[in-house]
Parts: sequence; C-alpha cells; structure tokens
Amino acid sequence: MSKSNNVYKDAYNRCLRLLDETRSLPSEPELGTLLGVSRTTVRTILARMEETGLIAWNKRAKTVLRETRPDDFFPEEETDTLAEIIERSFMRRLLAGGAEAGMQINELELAREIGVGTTSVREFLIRFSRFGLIEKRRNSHWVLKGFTRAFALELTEIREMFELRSAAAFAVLPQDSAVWTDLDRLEDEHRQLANDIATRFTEFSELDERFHRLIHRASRNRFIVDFYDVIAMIFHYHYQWNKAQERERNEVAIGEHLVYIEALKSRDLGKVDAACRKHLKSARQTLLTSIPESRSLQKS
Amino acid sequence: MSKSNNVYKDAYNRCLRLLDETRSLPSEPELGTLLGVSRTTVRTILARMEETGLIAWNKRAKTVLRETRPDDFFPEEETDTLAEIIERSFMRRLLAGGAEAGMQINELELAREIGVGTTSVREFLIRFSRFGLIEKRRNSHWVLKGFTRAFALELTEIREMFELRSAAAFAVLPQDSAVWTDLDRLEDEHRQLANDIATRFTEFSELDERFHRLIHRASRNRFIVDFYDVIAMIFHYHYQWNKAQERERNEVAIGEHLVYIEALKSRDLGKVDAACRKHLKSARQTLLTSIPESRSLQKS
DNA sequence: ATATTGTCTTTTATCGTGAAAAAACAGTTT
DNA sequence: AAACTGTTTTTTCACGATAAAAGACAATAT
Repeated sequence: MSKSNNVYKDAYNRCLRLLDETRSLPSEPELGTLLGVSRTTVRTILARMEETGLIAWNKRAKTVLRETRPDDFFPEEETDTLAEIIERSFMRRLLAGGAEAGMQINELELAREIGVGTTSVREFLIRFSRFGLIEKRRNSHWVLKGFTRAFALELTEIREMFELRSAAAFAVLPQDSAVWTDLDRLEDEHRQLANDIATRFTEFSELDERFHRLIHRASRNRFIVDFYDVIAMIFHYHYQWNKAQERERNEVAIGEHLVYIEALKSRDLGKVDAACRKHLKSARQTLLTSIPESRSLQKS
Repeated sequence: MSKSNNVYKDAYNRCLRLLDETRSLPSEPELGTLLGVSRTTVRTILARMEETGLIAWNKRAKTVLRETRPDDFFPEEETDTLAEIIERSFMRRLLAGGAEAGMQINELELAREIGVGTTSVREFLIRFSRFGLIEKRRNSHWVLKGFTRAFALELTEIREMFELRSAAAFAVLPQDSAVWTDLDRLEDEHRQLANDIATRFTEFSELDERFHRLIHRASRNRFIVDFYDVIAMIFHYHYQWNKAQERERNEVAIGEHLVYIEALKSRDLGKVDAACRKHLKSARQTLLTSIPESRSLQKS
C-alpha cells in the first residue's frame, strides 16, 4: 500500500453534502475549486457517484437521482491524512504520561506502533520539531524535551511579546481595512456564544483561535503569524486533556475577549495594551495550572 | 547506493590531524567522544589506518607508525552531509537570480538536478520551511516566497525584539555566571581580529555568530535561541554573495560589538539598550542594501 | 571492579518503486 | 473563443529495502 486515497474520500464525503442542496452538479473545474481538489479527483468522485446511482453523468449533465444515505459516506477515520494520524498517536503517547523529559524517541518503533512507514514518521518529527518539544541528535535518535512548566513559560513569553505588538499594530490599522468588519463579525459570534454558553461552551476553542489569528495577522510579519501555529497546537491538545472548569474558563475568556475587542475598536493604545495583557495573563495561568507538578520537576 | 559514509570519512580526516600530535591513540570509546561518532565508526577508521600503514593496531595498543601525507585524507567534498549538499544547491539556485517570488518548487526536478533521492529533498524542504522563504501547498508543490525586502524587514523586526530582550537578560546575570568569562574571551578575540583586520576580516562572520548566540542564550528561551538559526542562515549566505566593502563593514561591526560588550559589562541597562539598538540598526542596514531592488518589487 | 575490546543487534539515512493526486494537453461543445 | 470534457504525463506521497552508523551485550584485560 503506497498512498491512501483519503483526499478522494474526504472530498467525496463533502461532495455528498453538496448533493442534498441541488438538482444537478456544476462543471468539473468548478467542483474542483469548490472542494479544493484537482479535476482528476473530481472525476473519480463523479465516477463513483454514478456507480452507486446517486447521479446520472453524461458529459456536462450531472443530474442528482436520489437522496444521500448515511451508508453512502466513507467512514470518518478513512478521511484523515497520514500526518494527522501520526500526530494524534504521537500526542496521545506524549500526554498519556510516562513521557518523561530526556526520553529517547525511536522512529522505527513509532512507525511500527502506528502501523505506517518510517519516512512518514521522520517527516512528521521534522515538522513537529519546530514546536520546541523534541530535538534531534545528529545521526541518532530524537530526544523528548517534555511538556514542562519551563516550556509553557517560554511559549507564553513569546506569545505575549508577539500579541502585544500585533494588537498595537491592529489598533492603528486604517478605518477602511477589512479587519474591522472581520472583528465585528467575531464580536457577534462571541456574543451569541456567550448567550448559549451552557450548551455550546466547547465551541469556544475554535473561536478563540480565529480571534487571535486575526490579531496576529495585523503584525504583517510571517514569523509572528507562523508562531501562532505553535500556540494553536499546544492549546488544541491542552483543551482536549484539561476539561476541568472548562465552561467557567471559557466564559471568563469570552468576557475578556469582548473587552479586548472594545479596546481595539476604541483604537486607544493604552486600553488595548491593558486588555491584551489581562487576557494573556489569564490564558497563561490556565495553561500553567493544567501542567501536572510531576512534569514541572524534570529537566534543568 | 543507500547511504554515503561521509560520517566516517569526515571523522577519519579529523582523526588524521590528531595523529600528528601523539605517539599513540587513546581507547576506542575515548576516540569516539573526541570525534563525536560511535565506536563502530571509530573501529572502521582504525581498521583503515592500520591498512594504510599509519598505525599498528593490536587491541589497546594503537601506535603511530608514520606521518600523515596529503593523500591520506579523503577529499573534502566527500565529507559533506547530504543535507549540506542539498542546501548549497538550493541556495545557489535561489540566489543566482531567476528565482522570482511565487515560483513553484518541484521536488522531483530538484532531486534529479542535484542527483539525490526525492525523500532527502522533501525532508530538506520541510526543515527549510521554517526559515519563512518557502511555503507548502497541500498535496501539491512548494511556493517560493522570495528573498525580498519584506522578508528582510520581518526577519530583523523579530531579531531586534529578541536580542534587546536577551541583552537585557544578559546584563542582569549574576556575576559568577559562566557567561562573563565567555564574554571576556570573545572580547579578546574581537580585539585580536581588530588588530589583524587587514588580513583576517573574513573571519568576522564566524565570530559574529558566536557573539550573538551567547547573548541570545541569556534569554533562556528555546524559541529565541532557535530563532537565531534563521538569522544565522540568512547572514551566512548574505556574507557569501555580498562582498562589497566587506572589510569596512566588518571593521565597523567589530567596533560596535566592543561598545556593546562594554555596555554589557557595565550592567547598565540603558547603555546596553543603546549599544544593542545601534548595532542592530547597522546590521539591518547592511542586509537591506544587499537586496537587489529587483527583488524588492515583488510580492505584496 | 572498571574500563576496553570483540561481536551482534537495532536504528537511522537514503534510495527506488508504485499508487494517488495534480497538472498539462488535446479535442469538443456551447 | 471561452469553457468544458477526455486523455496523457508528471509530481507528490508513502512504502519496503539496504548500507551506514549507533547501540547493546558478552568476553577480556588492567
């Protein structure tokens, strides 16, 4: 098995959802841009849809014949990329405890355990190394640096530096810049989420990421923008394993965001600085309390 | 051919230099740590040295029999790692002009041109991507973002942020910290280089890197320390292709470094900040003037 | 007892290969 | 002639295989 066809399967599933809304499908190139895949993949999708009797396909005519059924869909787990699979396995091991700092990481063992080739694992580790959690020994193994208190502090130090600067840059953006409408929309979403907080509090993490990315983008600096990937990754997994007081934490954060948004809209740099500092401080606190003390004792 | 034995060849060459200084070689493990390779490689080296009549090898006794000759050495180009070879080729193409922003990068073509497998090229590109000069399109090609004026400005913005903070952290380090003796040694080297500037000005870039890395390390933040890799890479190639007024530039930089060092030693934060700012400003200027105007017009 | 050597095992680095997916080209349809 | 479909070529992604290099273990020497 040399390459899974998850791109096709994922696009197929998304195409099925499209099917419920129309009588007939658009042209192949159009479908391609819509699904974010090449025409080759689009044609594979159409071929199967014809085969399973979902559509009649004759050149330009792609008529919908019947409604989609649950069993038309490919199983979710078959639509993941290899990189996602490896990342999940790796993070599970990392966070499942027993992952002490200084521990060696074995490519071959990881590959066998996950059931993939070594090349994919190697490439994953290289990509992952920029998060600062692992380090390569030349011609030899990787070393786990550990998800320690030190790591969290170093990460947040940079985050605060970058976000304060980005927020200041945001506040002085010209009034006709598109970011202000983006900000308004985000503000709306925050208010809606605040209203339904009891039932929808888990949706916050996604909103949080979009909000902070918008601000970081105002820096117009690729290194700052890219660094948010590190933060997003850490917070993503952090949210997954630390569910304590999730609802309360998110409620507080939404409130802080709204103050922060007001400050940005006021374009008062002093207010922006204060609101940003306040929110970042509590974000750091949340992250720090979630790190088990056992983890913080390791490593110098 | 699956893996070149450049580790062995490089260690062999370094071991030859060792040979000129002693009557007999130390134990295998000791040699291993000395050369930074495993005992397996050490034994391969010893075996060849015995074969070519350089030493008599009987268990612990490794007696030097004759002086080394130039033809004992492996050719320099055989001691490079694949990663180095690929990086050089890639950077040559990048800087040789004709590398416009937005251009596609083709793994297969690169691999064929350099004469290596695609895997190595892929891994190189992934590692290289953190420098912010290229970007990956999912399931598709890489895109060159170009060595533009914008890139240089974004890079130096972060550099200044990080170095000012590191320098401030440096200045308040306790008097008994080892960094102060490191700093004294670097100061010496700067003075010596200043004296022989006419003949040794090309040695500055290496000293420059060591000096700035020492300062960055004071931040005790892995993201700051790691970011210096980006700066070092850019300046490394920058020095190679911009030889205009090299001597003068380096002479000025040495002077600035010495003021900077004095400021650090005074532990006066105001002085440190001023000296650091001044030096970084001229470093940025040097970098900016070396970017051809044609390059700066591209990209938004 | 500890460090060193001899031998064997495991892991890393790299390649060639093949299927999935993208991209290019050529012929059709509106 | 502009956009679409049919066909072919190229590139990316992922694997297994293999030599280089590292690492582990047992036997030996100081």
